[in-house]
Amino acid sequence: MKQTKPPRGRPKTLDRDQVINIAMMSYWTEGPMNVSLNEICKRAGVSKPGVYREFGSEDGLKHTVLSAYSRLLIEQFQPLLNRDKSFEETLETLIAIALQDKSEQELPSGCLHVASCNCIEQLGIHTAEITTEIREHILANYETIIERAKKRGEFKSELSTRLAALYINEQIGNAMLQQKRGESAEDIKAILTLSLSVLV
Amino acid sequence: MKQTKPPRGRPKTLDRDQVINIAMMSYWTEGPMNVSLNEICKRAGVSKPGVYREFGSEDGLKHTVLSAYSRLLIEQFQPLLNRDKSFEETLETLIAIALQDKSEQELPSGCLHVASCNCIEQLGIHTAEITTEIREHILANYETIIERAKKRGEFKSELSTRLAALYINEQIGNAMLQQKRGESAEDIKAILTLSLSVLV
DNA sequence: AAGATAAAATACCAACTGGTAATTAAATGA
DNA sequence: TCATTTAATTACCAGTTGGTATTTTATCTT
Repeated sequence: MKQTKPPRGRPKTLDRDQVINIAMMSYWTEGPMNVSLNEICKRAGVSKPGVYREFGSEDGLKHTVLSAYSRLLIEQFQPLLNRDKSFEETLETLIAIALQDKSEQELPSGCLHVASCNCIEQLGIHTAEITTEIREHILANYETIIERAKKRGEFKSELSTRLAALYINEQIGNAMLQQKRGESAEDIKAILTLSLSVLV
Repeated sequence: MKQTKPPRGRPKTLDRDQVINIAMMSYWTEGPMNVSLNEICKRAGVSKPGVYREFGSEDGLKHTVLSAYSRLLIEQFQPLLNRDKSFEETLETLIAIALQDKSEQELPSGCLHVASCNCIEQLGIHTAEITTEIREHILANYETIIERAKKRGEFKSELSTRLAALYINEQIGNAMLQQKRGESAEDIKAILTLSLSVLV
């Protein structure tokens, strides 16, 4: 049952996940438009036709990478959707997640998704599509949190749910850009906290 | 007195200001890292050696363009430094300037300086240097406005002047990025107004 | 052993990049 | 007139880009 009969031709040696990981780290660190496919092949020790066989095109690779990255992002949202916490606590958790020091986890600073949003016009069609999908997914998470807070009476503002979600998304996204620019962690925290304080 | 004797060699036909303008519009519209020097030469109807003679290098051209753009930016600050207006009025003027529809003036959306800040690591040394200079210049303008408000007792917050200036800069910068992304003008205005409301 | 199948590896493609060498053209001063 | 000075023009450079055609290699099926 677990034994799958070996496929017909020459067995593949290309490690798909490793290519995805190296590409993800490269795009994350240097930006999705600042690393060539040639460079990724070199870094992964893989031939270009191999990548094309596996992912179809550069656009296909970026799509796959962003899709994998999205799973990482979504994991981060789990603690936010905990129904026991107050809106204020949820915002604090969100700030903590946004500000966590990535270098301690051997991860690049900033956010690959935010970077993609900011160059979406230059991305291939598949990459651009998944980028907007991820954005809407994140916004939907924020909307859930805000709706819950409204039902509990913790959200005083007359702000529409959608606009409040957009607001949070912009502030978090801007903090990500600041991190990628290498700005001071204290400043980033102060600015993000101040901007979100308007919601409580 | 006005007649300056013609210089020695073959008279130049390259229109420096026209090249600067075409380059500025190109970088502004497509981003300072997304237009090649070859493309600018083509658009300006100018030969590449001509550009090199005039600006030294691509970095030199970008430096000159950003310097010219800075003058445009600084003009915008004039109404803000009007000493008669209250802090709240000044912020309103700032918002109005940030949100003005550039297409009505035949200008690209967004802000070339903000775009440069977001890819400063990829810029040449001269371009990067003037970008940080312009940033500090803008921050100094914000600091002046905030200091004036503090002296008048219009600025209640315990925020340090520097941090408040950074906050305004981030919010305005983010509005510029939103404009370049083509987001809805109403949303941009609502988000910017909400974020700056925390200061008054 | 002899296809058949599929992946690997190499070499290649045209288009483009920032930057220049070499030549030609247009003005000056002597 | 003729050398000097400076700019315009053309053609070129090596390096890189995304993408492929071609060939070789490794496996399975018959």
